[in-house]
Amino acid sequence: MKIATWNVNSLSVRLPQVLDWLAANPVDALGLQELKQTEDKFPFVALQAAGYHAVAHGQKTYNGVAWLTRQPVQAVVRNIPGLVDEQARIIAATLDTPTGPLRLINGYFVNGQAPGTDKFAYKMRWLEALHAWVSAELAQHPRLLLLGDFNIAPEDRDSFDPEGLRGSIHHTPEERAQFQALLGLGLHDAFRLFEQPDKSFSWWDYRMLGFQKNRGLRIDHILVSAALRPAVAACSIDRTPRKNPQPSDHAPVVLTLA
DNA sequence: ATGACGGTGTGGCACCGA
Repeated sequence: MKIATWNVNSLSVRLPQVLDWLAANPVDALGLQELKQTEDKFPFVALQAAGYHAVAHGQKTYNGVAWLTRQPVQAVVRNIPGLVDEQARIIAATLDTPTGPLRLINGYFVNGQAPGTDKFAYKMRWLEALHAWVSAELAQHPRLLLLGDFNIAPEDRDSFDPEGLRGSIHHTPEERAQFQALLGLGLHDAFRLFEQPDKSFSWWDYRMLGFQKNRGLRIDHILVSAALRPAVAACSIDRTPRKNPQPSDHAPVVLTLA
């Protein structure tokens, strides 16, 4: 079983690349972020023709998340229950598998702009609400994945310039503490369960030849619960779509479960 | 310190992303 996450930076623009990628990488579930479209624009028909069911939580211009799955999902939740949030950043669903149900939580975490701003305060509130909710979800669904664009580089090795960017957005101690708090719930960063190349990143700035120079960040993550950890067989970042013409600035991250 | 690149909206650019 394969499960992936990809921030596509506008599904309207990236749909052909998503379809191409799925044809080459027929994963069982793909969590998308930054749809930048409302649900009425969502390409349900094209995805169905490609063999995928879809559930989406859309928003005009900004944000928006979706699950694409080979089999239909149940118990869909949009956004964090109890959190008043204008922005479409969470979609959760349950996928039945031969080895039992999987609770799949897909998030487009808040960017946060810079420490000290209102957006950073929103990011912290959002992360605290997420932590409380995921804790409750884990109690109900021990086989759980939390994946998506976290907008957090958890450690220095997840940044192309950890010294120069120390304390700046995606690198602050506050964000990293929230990431550790999620691990404290018993979740594991699937990518780090394996030996990985140095300077492994999932996002590169469009500007200044960021990808060509591998000036990137690892901010897209797949966390797995303790119950799933023994089943994790592989986790990798697929840089190939970033080489396409008109790419997303993010690359997919792919998890293999035995 | 700033802008660089790309997407969106209803624009003549601004805003946002990371």
